[in-house]
Amino acid sequence: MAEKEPAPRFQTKSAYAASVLRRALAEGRYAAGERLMATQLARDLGFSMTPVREALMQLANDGLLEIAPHRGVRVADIADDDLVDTYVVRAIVESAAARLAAARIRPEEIAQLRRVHRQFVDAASARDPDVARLRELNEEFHFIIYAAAGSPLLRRMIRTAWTSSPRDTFGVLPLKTARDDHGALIEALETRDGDRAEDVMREHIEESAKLLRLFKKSKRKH
Amino acid sequence: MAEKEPAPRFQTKSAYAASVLRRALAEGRYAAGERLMATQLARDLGFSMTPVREALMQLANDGLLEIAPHRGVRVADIADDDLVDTYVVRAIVESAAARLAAARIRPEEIAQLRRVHRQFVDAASARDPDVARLRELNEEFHFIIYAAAGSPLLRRMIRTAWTSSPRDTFGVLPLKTARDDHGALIEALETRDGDRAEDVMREHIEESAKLLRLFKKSKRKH
DNA sequence: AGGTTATTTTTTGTAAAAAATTTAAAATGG
DNA sequence: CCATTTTAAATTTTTTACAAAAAATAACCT
Repeated sequence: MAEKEPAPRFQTKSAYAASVLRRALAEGRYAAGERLMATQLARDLGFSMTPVREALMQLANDGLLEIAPHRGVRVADIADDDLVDTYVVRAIVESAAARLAAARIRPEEIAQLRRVHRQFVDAASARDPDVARLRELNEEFHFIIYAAAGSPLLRRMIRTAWTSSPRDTFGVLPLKTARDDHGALIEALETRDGDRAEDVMREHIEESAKLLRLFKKSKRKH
Repeated sequence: MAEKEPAPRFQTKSAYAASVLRRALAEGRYAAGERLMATQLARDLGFSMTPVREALMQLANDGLLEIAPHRGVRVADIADDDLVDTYVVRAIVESAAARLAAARIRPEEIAQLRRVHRQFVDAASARDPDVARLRELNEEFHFIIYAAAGSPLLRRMIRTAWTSSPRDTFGVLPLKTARDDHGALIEALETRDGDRAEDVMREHIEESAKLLRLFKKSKRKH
């Protein structure tokens, strides 16, 4: 462990601990199925058990950890199959959200979408693209749509899907494709074409899944 | 408060506290937006803060409560609109799960489905039907299908949708309709007819939503 | 070896201190 | 004098440190 992060800007130690753990998981620092001991983590972070415990519960809620009563917490075993599964589910819920959004989206949300899209395009066309920023903009873009769908529950589910994958998979889709898809999405939403919005979103995600599968396969051969 | 429940059969106090709170919410004992004080709840239950706190986190994760850092926890304001929303979302995810299940379900799962269905039919045709048992059987039936869909994430989402409604709404659908729908579902799954399974499931849920809307409307007039 | 009883380790729960927020009261300035 | 800001008090949440309970591990004894 031994994070040297400044540790401020977090409102609670639980939140900070959760963020540290989430990052550690994303970086694959723990093996699948590995047992995490709250007492140990607390010692590493210099906190007492309670905030660490709460952080563990949060991540367990996200499906990143599994916690058995009196028996401790283990890193969830998310196989490659499950990663593909994530995309299957995302295609289902996010395309449905896009369809709903087409019916309900308001002009100011369209404007917001355009603004973020423009920033994305600018950032993507830079000489040395800032991947972290692109990821943020991409997320913002998507969630403007999901908020516009007007279903808090569906939005929450999509958030679950986005956080349920420990490994960061942004960037499998070529920037150009992402850009074009986002443009098509805006157009479909603006013309209130629910069918098209749904289709574009589904293909946008399935394309990512396909590329990810290829990527995984090529890595497995090695 | 002052639950007189024996309190056993729970592995941890957190779990017990969560169960008590969940029931209290289901019974509408707290107003929407009302503030819940952990210290107060702890006193009422005779527990210390930690288990109560953990219970609150669980329910917040289910969307039943909203918790703001350093500012306490409030009962989520789930309006009637949101209840309808629940059904919209359920129709989306559960019909998708039914389609997936049709492609992957195994013979023993079909057999299991038939077994539960038979129990449901028996219980439903009793002189004085046991509603609690029917609810359990209904849930079991549905989740056999969602498990058969082979997507842990989708299954988890559906579980979220089922627990995200504080008020219990089982029973709006006439027993006869439920029975017929379940029969049609088994048939569609057995013949691997994904389209049909999806349609039946969607209509099964949308029918509930429609009746619930009528029910709500009639109650509002009064 | 097999099984039972200690020992140790880890999780869970308690009580109270610390930090933050809200509420109330006092002070300040127009 | 009233409104606004400051200061202080009281709640409430968050964290700590430690005790109790449960499970895992080691030791022991036929």
